[in-house]
Amino acid sequence: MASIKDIAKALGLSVSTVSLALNDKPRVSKETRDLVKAKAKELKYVKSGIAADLQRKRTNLILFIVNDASRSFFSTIINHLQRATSAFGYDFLICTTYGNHNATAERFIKEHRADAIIIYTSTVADDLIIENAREDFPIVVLGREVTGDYVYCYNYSNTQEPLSTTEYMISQGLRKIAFVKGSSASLGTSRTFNKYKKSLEDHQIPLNQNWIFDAGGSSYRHGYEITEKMIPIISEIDAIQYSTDDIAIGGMLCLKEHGIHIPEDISIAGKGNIPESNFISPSLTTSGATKEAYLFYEGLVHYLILMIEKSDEYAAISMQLAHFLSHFNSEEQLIIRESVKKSVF
Amino acid sequence: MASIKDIAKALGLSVSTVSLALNDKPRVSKETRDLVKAKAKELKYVKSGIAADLQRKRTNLILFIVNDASRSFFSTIINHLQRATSAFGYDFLICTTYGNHNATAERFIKEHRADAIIIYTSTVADDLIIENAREDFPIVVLGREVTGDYVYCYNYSNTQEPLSTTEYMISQGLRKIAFVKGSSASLGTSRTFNKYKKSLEDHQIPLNQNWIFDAGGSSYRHGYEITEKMIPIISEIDAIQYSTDDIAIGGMLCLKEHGIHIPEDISIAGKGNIPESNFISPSLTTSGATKEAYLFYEGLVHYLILMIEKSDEYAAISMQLAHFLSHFNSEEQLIIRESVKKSVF
DNA sequence: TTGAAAGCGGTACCAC
DNA sequence: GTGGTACCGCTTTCAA
Repeated sequence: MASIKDIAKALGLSVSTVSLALNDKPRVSKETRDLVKAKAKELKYVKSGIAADLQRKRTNLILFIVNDASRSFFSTIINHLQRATSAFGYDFLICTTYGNHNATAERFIKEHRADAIIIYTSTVADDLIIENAREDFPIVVLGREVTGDYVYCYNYSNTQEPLSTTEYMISQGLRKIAFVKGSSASLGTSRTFNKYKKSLEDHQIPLNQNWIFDAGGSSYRHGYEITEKMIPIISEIDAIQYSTDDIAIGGMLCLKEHGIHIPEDISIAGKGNIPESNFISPSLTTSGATKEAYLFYEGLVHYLILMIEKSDEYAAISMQLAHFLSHFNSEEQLIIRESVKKSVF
Repeated sequence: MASIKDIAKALGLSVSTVSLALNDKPRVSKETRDLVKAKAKELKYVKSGIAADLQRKRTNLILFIVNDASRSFFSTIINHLQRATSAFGYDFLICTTYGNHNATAERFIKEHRADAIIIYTSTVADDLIIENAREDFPIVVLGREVTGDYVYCYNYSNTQEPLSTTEYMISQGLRKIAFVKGSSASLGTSRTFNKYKKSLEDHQIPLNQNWIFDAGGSSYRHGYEITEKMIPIISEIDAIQYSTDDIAIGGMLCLKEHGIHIPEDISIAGKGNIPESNFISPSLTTSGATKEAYLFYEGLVHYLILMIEKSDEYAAISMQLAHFLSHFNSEEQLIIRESVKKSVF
């Protein structure tokens, strides 16, 4: 493999000149620059990004770790993050831990193979995060609570939701409402669960522990499987509040396969308003963000990059950014569709 | 940041000993190893993966470049690739080019920031691929045709499909069948299109150019948007053959929103058998692979790694592997569901 | 405008 | 079993 040394040697130049020329630094004359580039092409030179990284002590990379990149929920976030990182000239890569494959995630965290890491999965252990976060290696954790130096944890709350899906179901005369938790470690699940409990409480409906289920995960499959287990008690209940749309959709498929009609036999509500919730039939009553969440992700990436680069701007606006991020609120909206039986009154 | 030099100095050892100890090489005594590790922890030492990469001239990384990781089609492939790379002790990362963000993909290709690259998108230019593939930097291209040294291009053909979805629709008495192309650069689209044309031909049905549409992409949205444009001519036709399930599902939503009933008013067929095709209502008639495609992806990763490592095994079995890969055939099966109107005869 | 040289933080060879 | 040291390929300061 040809290196800048080879180019330098072939041209009787020094490596520094070659380096400067290749990087279009103004200090080399146009002639030598052209000469160098021609030789580089001739020798099939390829730059070693790694060597450059080592010297510059910067990878230019922000890594996003997630369990399953195919979930619509994450694909939106990925788009936002990518747009933002790319706007700042940084690289953006995704690391998936689906199926317990966390070796890569671990190695990238342990060996500082990125400038910053954003984690949105519970599959990466708290310890690993806390022990590896540094001033020059900030780790952002979303969707769960992790406390440590240089770990930045944001879980913007959805306090502005006017009416929860559970409340809506109650308003439609449904009272025996089961709850299905997704990944139990996730904050999203516990939030929806809290709202569920609060809605019951507000309407003096006692909580029935036998109607609380745990899907153990957030994919269609998890929803399908837990719902299968619920079949024996389906006739006892009026409705199911799933903690996310994904598991709700899996659950609906299961119910359909068992000849149970939605919403005639049972009402279903989800949470998140993922695109699929509108595609399926019956379409899913759910709730979701209205305010553009991209503002949050843009701010987050901006904050990280200012931090990494220790820029002057950082000192100036980091406080505001930090405040913006921790107080970010996504207004949520109830989205009434077909999966909840409408009251006849 | 503490480095091995700092540990060596603090302990009065040499860097080589420290390095060996940290990597659990047998040549250091257990005592010094423990000593070194304790000191490492004390100094909050973190290994620089990049420095190690530079010296070892290997990144241990296989990068998968795709436009949109959220498409079910790719998520299956991603799972297969990840399982395989992880089994070989390699890291696996995903680079997304969605929304024309190909800076990262370019940099990783140009600067050899991985040991091998697998590309399944048309958003990366042929030239870039051809110019950068090397013996020690193989590039695999899927889903399209690129020829060059050290670029390995596989597009396993689905020759064994017994009956195309288009043919099935014809068999149900439908004759006025429109076709919607997805990403027009993709081989998948052109294959489905060829089958569509052949099926019409076989049944002496003339091809109507006004019924051929191009969605310009492969997402739900693309399917939705092109179908919206087709609304004025919907009454002229019996059926729509979409080139992929994704756009078919987007199209179905659009039709539903316009009060057009499936399959009463129009029949729909897709291609690919993605999980969602079974969830939606009416469920989508499509065709998909039956033979386990993971065999292909496992073989592919194995091949790449043998190549990268220039192992002896490589010489021995590379021919067979290459043959296996280029002759891999995924048997396809017609999956009849609800979206095509059944013949009353 | 160009060159010399000092590293970045490891690995691995060779000597002891 | 441990130490000395030459790199890996690039960036960057300093000197010419």
